[in-house]
Amino acid sequence: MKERVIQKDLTWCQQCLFIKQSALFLNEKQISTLEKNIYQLQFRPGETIFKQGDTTTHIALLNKGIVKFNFDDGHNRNLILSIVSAPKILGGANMFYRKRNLFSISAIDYCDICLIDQAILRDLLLENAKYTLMLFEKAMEMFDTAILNYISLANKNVKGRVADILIYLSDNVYKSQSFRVHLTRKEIAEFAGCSKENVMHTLAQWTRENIIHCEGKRLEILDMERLLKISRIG
Amino acid sequence: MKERVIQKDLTWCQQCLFIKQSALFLNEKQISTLEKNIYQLQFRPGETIFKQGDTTTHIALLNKGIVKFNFDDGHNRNLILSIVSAPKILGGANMFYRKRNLFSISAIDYCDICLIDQAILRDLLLENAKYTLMLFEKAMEMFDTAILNYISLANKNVKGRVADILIYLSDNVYKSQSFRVHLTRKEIAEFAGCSKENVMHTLAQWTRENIIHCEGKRLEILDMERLLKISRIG
DNA sequence: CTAAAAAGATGAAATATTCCACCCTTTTGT
DNA sequence: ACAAAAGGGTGGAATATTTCATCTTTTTAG
Repeated sequence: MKERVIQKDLTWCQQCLFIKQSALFLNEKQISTLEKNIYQLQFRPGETIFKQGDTTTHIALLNKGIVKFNFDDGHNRNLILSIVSAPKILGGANMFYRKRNLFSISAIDYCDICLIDQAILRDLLLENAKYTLMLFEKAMEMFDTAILNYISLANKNVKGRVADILIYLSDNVYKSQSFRVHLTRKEIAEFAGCSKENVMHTLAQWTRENIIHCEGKRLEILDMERLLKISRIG
Repeated sequence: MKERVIQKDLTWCQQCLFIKQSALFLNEKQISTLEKNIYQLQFRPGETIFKQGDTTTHIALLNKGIVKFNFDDGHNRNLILSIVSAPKILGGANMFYRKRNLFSISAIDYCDICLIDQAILRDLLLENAKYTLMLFEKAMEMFDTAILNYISLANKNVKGRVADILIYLSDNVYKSQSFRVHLTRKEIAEFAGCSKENVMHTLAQWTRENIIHCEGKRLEILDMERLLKISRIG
């Protein structure tokens, strides 16, 4: 594990979406408590933010970068549950009651993250029900994405699932039809729940058919209509 | 849709787990508000409790019975996300902010259900942060099950998935190794994310191998060890 | 009660997917 | 700079899964 760079000043935090949103609900003293108990860290691609099986004492706020949620079944097989980009609250499920992490969260791009002590946040939540509801909503947003992922996985064939992933990355992560994928082919396969060869055959076929242009990490969606159709019939 | 039987008395509610748990957090006036705004309904197998796409104004408390969460993709394909038995809070994701239901919830056995108006509950939540946290935890319990389902679906073959479903039904729904399945073979397939024929071949094979005894709706797990092994290597 | 519809069941052909063997290129560690 | 490891890429054999055709039994609706 490479060394983490710890920032001492609060520059990020004053721009941090979480603090800004919190400011709408909390008083000055509460905001000050929050700011005093916030740690700032940077992660490099590949570094683990939360580790599967650990008990976490902090909530993480992803202010910049891209992370993957992945589950390791203990024997060779690895599974990517989700890919999300900033700004997001990570560890929402652990927000209120402490328990072992069901999966790991690791950086796949350079990430700026603020960590808040769970116990401190819990105290603030107990003082302010409106604030709790707001955070609950944020945490629940992830739930919908998870369900839609599940649906894609459960009732589509591999081509439909890979199409869904490309569309998801384009719409939600990179917000462009042309991007440099931070995932390896193996990771795309772990996200799609299929073999790496199947992903490559699929990408190669779509490149031949001019649906995408794909060369190494560089990926461009040329024909979104057809990709959407593949997703629909998949 | 068959007619719902509406109960006028509060007999169930006074035994209702939800009210009992709420009583630990709320004062007499608040409990009284809750009791005044609670509806009691019975559902028969096949009846829809929440419909996909509807905007729901109520939270449902499943006090007795078994329900399925299912998603209809609009064209022939149907998918079961989960099967749960009482006692459970249904519609937890809708608890705090109103939006369209992502999936339907329907009874697969006779169900006793209490409905609480979302707006009333929201007011109570705003008065009591501790109560909100308790309900949040309850709602989040479902999240873990959903993730474990997802993992099973994503990195196991059909036999592993069907084994997981039998183990899940045995451990969490029927709490016995011998039970009358409320799901049709088609529904088991929709839960496992595979074809109905595949489920039947699998069950037939396991019956030949004395892993299970399966005759129509009656199902008995004879060799849990082997089923667990199939789940592991799946 | 009876006909129709749905569910349970099975085998074989068609298709989708993985696994394996191989090669080349890029990245990583020393 | 160099060797080793990881990633990208491809084709074919082996395997898993679905689709289809067919039949029997059970449930449902009139």
